[in-house]
Amino acid sequence: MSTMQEVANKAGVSKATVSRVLSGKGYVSQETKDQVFKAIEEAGYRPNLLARNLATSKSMCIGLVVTNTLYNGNYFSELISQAAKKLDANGRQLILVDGKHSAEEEREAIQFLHDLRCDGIIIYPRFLSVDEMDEIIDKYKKPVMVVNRKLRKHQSHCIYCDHKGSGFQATQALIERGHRNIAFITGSMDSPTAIERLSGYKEALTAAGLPVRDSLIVQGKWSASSGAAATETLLAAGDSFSAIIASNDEMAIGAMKRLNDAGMAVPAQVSVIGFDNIPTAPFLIPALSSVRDPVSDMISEVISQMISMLDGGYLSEQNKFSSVLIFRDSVADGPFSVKK
Amino acid sequence: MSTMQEVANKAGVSKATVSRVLSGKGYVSQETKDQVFKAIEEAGYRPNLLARNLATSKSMCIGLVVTNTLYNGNYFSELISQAAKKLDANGRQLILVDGKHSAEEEREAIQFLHDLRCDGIIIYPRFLSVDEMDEIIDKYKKPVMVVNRKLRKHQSHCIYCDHKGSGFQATQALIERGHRNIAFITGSMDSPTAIERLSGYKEALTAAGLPVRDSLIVQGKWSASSGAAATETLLAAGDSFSAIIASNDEMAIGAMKRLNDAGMAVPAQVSVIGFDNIPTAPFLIPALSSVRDPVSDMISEVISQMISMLDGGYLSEQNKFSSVLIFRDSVADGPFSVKK
DNA sequence: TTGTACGCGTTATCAA
DNA sequence: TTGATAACGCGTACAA
Repeated sequence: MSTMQEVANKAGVSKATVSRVLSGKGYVSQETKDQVFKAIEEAGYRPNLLARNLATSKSMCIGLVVTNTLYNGNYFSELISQAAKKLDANGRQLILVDGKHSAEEEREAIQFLHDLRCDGIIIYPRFLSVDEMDEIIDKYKKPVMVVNRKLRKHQSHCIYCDHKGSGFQATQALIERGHRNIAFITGSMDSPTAIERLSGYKEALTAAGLPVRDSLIVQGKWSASSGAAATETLLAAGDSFSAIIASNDEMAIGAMKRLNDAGMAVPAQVSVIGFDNIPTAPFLIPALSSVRDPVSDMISEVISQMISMLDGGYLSEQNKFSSVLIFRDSVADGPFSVKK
Repeated sequence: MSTMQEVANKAGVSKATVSRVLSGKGYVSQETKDQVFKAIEEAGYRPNLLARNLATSKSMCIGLVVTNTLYNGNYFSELISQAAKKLDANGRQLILVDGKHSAEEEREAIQFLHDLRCDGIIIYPRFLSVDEMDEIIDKYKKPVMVVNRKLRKHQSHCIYCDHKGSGFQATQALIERGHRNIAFITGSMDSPTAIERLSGYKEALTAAGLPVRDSLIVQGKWSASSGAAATETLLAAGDSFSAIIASNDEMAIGAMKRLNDAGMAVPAQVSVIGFDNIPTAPFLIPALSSVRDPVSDMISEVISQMISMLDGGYLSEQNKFSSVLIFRDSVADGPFSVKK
């Protein structure tokens, strides 16, 4: 763990000169440059980033807060993968901090990133309210941006997806195809995303002059098995339906499984639409339609804007992303089935 | 961004006293304690972790290097989720750094973590050789541990899984059930895990006096679609087989899909075994057997040992984890199929 | 029980 | 072109 001072001694110069050589700023003769590089090599010197960051109040790190309830499967890995790739291309590092499972812990995670003097903080919130996030943005001097929420005050500090519109779109597509009795399996209702998708569903029904029937709305917990259980509840209730919209693909998969077990033909008798469009699902079940959530686009955009801010640029106002409904009911190669 | 000095002024004490109050070390009268807390509150003071870490040469952070080729799906999210949870329980933070796609970049990632003065570094290597990792462990003063590789020299600094044994086990199980022609779909052969699983397969065949036939070994790329393509190749080659072992579940899923499309009955005509035991797969396809890879156990153990080292403990020598074959061929509720 | 003074390893501002 | 030297914000022996 040699220090800059040791390198300076070895090279017979002052540490100021070593610093100049390393940073490339200021004039240094080629001769001493060579000596310094040689000394660095010999000493196996490595700059201490803590000291550097302290002195410069920069860190080349961006912090990302994600609640660990999201730490499951493709959605999360796509998020992280995209974030790391994008930041790396800009020579910065990603620091991932767990927002755990409460607003208080999300606050702490943000605070930690701030205390570490990250250059910027990105929040994928789960429990914090939009109003509090607006306050947080005011509170911190360093740039803070929010993914997957529309803020009230700092509209240019957030990137969001129109989940309500997605719910509307999916429902409308089914109505246009002649469905009149459409069930909805929602995810946990403490998730704003779940609330918005459900409200889009209700609005589309109302807009089409169809009734919103509570007996056709069941709650799941985002997992495949909970989707199956929710479908069980729907079947047990006895109300007929010709389509199910599930608030994510996992639950949609569970729903299709349960329908299949109950002898219901998909999509001939029942259409199913999920959300997120995870890759393996349509491979297995070509009949599963899905609304693609633009996670990777959003995270990519939020990082671009963060970098632009840090480099002295300004923020875009174009922050609303839309989902794309991928309708697969009519695909040619048919659903997956395994012969016994 | 008030500093400790400002708090000290406001409270009418020295910054040493403020430091004592914050750390809880040393004697401070209740009276001044109250004053200090009040001043901290008023100033909205937050300690600068860079300065603290620099002064103490501790960071309460553990770095994790993972190559982004792993950033896909369940395996990765389980890894991160487990790591974050475990570290958090110990009051430490996880710093995730991308090892990208070469040995050089893996080296840089480790170097970066070191330069940041992380308390410890965990590597889930993809390109670095075990010999180089042994050197790396010698090179750094701070604890470095390796997941998913058996090191030669520093055996107590690694946690690994017996992938060769897993491959052997899966193959043997099929042989015991009467299979004689077993195909193998391997993942990318630049992955040691892939190499080991394949070699276990070969060894089991040999041990049972069965020939290793190259025409029954096909290479995929870990994805479901590549598994389907590999199966296509097997079918086209025309050699008969009654079982397929795929080096991960995704490829196994692809294989089953392709078999199904080709009108082959699973498991009646062909048995399929995958690796990793991802949750959604058996839910969809009860007939898919899988060898559970103990990722979460391994990462959990490596963090336990890291923490134990940091807290002055010593390392365990019991570092080999075994996989568990979950054989589902005979399950009662049958494979997934969707009626048209 | 409290304060002084120095060190941690850099960067940055002056002079020289 | 180079070298002192003062920050950066905190921890901590050592004194008081």
